[in-house]
Amino acid sequence: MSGTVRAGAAPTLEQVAAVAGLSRATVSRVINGSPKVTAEAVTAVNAAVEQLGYVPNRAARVLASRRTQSIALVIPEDTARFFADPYFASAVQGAATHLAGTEYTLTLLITSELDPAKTRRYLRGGNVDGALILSHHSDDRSYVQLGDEMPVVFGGRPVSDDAARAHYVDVDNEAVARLAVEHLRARGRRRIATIAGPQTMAAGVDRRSGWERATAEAGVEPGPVATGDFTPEGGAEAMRALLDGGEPFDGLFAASSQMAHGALGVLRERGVRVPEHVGVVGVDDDYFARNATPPLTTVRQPTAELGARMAQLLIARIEGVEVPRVTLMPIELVERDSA
Amino acid sequence: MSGTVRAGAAPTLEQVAAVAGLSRATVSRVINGSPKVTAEAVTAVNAAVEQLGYVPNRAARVLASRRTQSIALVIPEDTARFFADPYFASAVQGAATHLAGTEYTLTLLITSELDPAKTRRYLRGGNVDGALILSHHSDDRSYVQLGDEMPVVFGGRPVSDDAARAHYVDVDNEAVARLAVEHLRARGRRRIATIAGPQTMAAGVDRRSGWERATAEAGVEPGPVATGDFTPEGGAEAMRALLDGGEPFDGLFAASSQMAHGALGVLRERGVRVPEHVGVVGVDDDYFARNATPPLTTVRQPTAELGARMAQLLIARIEGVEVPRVTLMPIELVERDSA
DNA sequence: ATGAAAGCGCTAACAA
DNA sequence: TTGTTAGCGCTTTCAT
Repeated sequence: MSGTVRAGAAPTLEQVAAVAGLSRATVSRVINGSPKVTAEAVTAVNAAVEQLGYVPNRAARVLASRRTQSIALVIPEDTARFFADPYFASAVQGAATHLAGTEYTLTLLITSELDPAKTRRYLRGGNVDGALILSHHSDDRSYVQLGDEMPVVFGGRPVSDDAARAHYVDVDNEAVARLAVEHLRARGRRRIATIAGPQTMAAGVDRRSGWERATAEAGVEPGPVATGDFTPEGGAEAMRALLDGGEPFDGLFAASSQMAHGALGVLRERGVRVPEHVGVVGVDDDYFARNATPPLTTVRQPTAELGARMAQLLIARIEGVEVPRVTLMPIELVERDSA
Repeated sequence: MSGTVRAGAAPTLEQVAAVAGLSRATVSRVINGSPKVTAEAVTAVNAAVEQLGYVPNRAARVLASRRTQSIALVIPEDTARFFADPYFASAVQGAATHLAGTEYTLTLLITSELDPAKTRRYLRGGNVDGALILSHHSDDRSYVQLGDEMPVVFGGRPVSDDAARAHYVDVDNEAVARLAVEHLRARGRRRIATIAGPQTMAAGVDRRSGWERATAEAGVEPGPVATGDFTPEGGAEAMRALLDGGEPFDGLFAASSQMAHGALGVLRERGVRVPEHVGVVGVDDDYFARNATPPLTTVRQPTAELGARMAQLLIARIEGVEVPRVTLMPIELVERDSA
């Protein structure tokens, strides 16, 4: 069956039309699954396509139809940390996998701090039908605004003050904290400290306020607070600050399992036993949670599903379907040995 | 300065030309940085571009120039494992970061096992100028062949038998094993076992053969062999097999730090002390190595740089520059406490 | 249901 | 150096 395809010369619609004995218009209709074609036409076109090894030229299609069939995944500059974080890796994975089952293509866009306009220029240049934004930072304002020009879906609630009109997928981060605090409370902890996440991110802010509210409601004392950056190292440092601060506590809510992991290391060094002396609950059921010593009791959020849902919602919006502005994914407590 | 830009109507080259008082051709030249334009023309065009907020339409450009300015990053189906592996995450990061500094765009392509032809169709459909292949599996033959049609650069030596013509970036994996074995030898180990990687991947095969050769050359006895799949769980299982096999050994070369991490857990459970009873050396200086107990002595390979180099070489090839078919990155031993 | 024809926005000869 | 003129390969009215 080779020899019919001339190497180097991609067959065009026109050639398919010639072989099928039809016009380009009809061939185009068949290829795009239009209902207004006869069965014979479909058969003839498919045969010709097969014979020639025809593949539509995407650029031509985009140019003519004004739809790009591709969506951007915008990720923060600090890619090293980004990919090291199982939350993001998993969300990307979910989105990519979902998209693999569609006609859409994923373009990875790293926001460049050297040329911050570059990303927006690309986005606004009609290169993509929509964008998925996975945000680390608090400077998501320009992306929220981007949402006025094209469909955009955020992973994690954006924090800029005009975020009230943004579409996003997230979990209820206050509920996450509450689940953790209630578990510690049920285990008899009376004074619950927290290692909070960056207060420039919704997850950081909401988990902290959730902890505050939940301790108040449960009638337990809020213990000391330290803030980390969601990394193991940041968690370790925060743990030292907590210990050195001298305020007592018998429970700890760490806003990420990475931070919990780092914190557990410090606790071990200092001879504080977990869960005997301090009960620890983290967030995210990832590698860090499973392989902590002791294995971490944690609040699980479905990160891959969250990524997939982002993609699904974005496509719906691109195709003109109305979707809820806010989508919250379910959470659950995974009990292990740390609390 | 707003009001000059009509929302929804992307300005075209033609409009820029009108405002600048020049032809489309000249405007095109200015925009593409042609040297054959007067300074006045450049000034006029830039002003018009600024005023209109003009952004070139990529599809039109691709269609007319037959260059897509985008490259594909092909990653294996099993994205969950892929992104969980710091090696891949880091290589992707390196490539993406390098590309962010160029005019090229990265399109993420998940190979679908439901429709394996889909990926090739996309690749061959003139959608990208070249491809970066990060391979898990041994079935890289079709991608090696793809290299006959467009520039392709592999991350990690491909293993299919026609791989001899493929361009790739890797480390010398035999040397990796040798470095590990020599270190163990220098530390007085006399019988060195190995947890090998999958024998369907070059890294698995070469690190195993390197271990064989190095033990022979060093005059130490090769200890027992077990094979894992590069994951912590696989490493743990292999470790059990090694221990249960009953053959003695006082040194262990694990072909990845993930496997070493899992193995160390089993050793601890079984009361085998590291490094007192067994010295352990792994590969990859990642989170798993740094946070193992005890911290892992390991052979470092520069994964992010490897990814960046892949991108750099691919672009060179796309632009017609000859580059070496094989690029080997440097390795080094990072000494910690496990050996 | 099908075809003819007119672009989509840009680049690239070729002339001037 | 600049402009003119053809397309790039496809979709999409509008007729038929």
